Amino acid sequence: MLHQPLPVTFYQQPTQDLAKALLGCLLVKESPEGAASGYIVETEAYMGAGDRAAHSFGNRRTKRTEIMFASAGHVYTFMMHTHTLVNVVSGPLNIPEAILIRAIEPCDGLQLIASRRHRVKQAVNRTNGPGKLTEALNITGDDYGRLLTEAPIYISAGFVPDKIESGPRVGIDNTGDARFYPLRYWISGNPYVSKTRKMKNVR
DNA sequence: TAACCGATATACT
DNA sequence: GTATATCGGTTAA
Repeated sequence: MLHQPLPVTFYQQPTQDLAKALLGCLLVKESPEGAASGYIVETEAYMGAGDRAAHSFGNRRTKRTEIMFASAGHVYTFMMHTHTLVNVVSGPLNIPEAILIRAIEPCDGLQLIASRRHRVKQAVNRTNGPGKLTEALNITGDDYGRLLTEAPIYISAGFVPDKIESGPRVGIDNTGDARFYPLRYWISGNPYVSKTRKMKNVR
């Protein structure tokens, strides 16, 4: 394997700590065409049953959210319009918490990433959003429920960020006070961090 | 920066 | 059958 996956114990820490610990780590996806990877530079925590913005609010358990109730270290993918988004399942068994990976900085497989996202001219715009990085790394619904400790999709140690910032999450307007929780984390100054789409999200 | 729209799985009635 | 969503790209100003 190109990189050494982190052990499952890495995921067994409080969700907000894990969200910060994931920053700087390397997300790797192997595919028939080759491996592609990128450093995680932005994450968002979703705090399960008590979080209005989480799919698992109120312990809502459906076929889609089922994997959030699994133990930490599983992959939760779901479709949003034409895009796939990817989360890392966090929290102990039956505690449906998760961390959305919002942006990465490309590392391996630059050619693959470029060809998968060839319509986008600027390199920085190829992986600076949750739906973009999944297309760049070829993460799909097939990855739903997989473990992040083994191929073809896993996370390895990367670098330690200089500085981490936090703020309100993105894209969750009609969910009551949950939208103000500072559960979004990013590496300060990194050019691949996604821009907030609307000023009202910043408040 | 704002507005608009694409094009789809999933949940709910 | 209908509503809605952890979004992205394009257009226009």
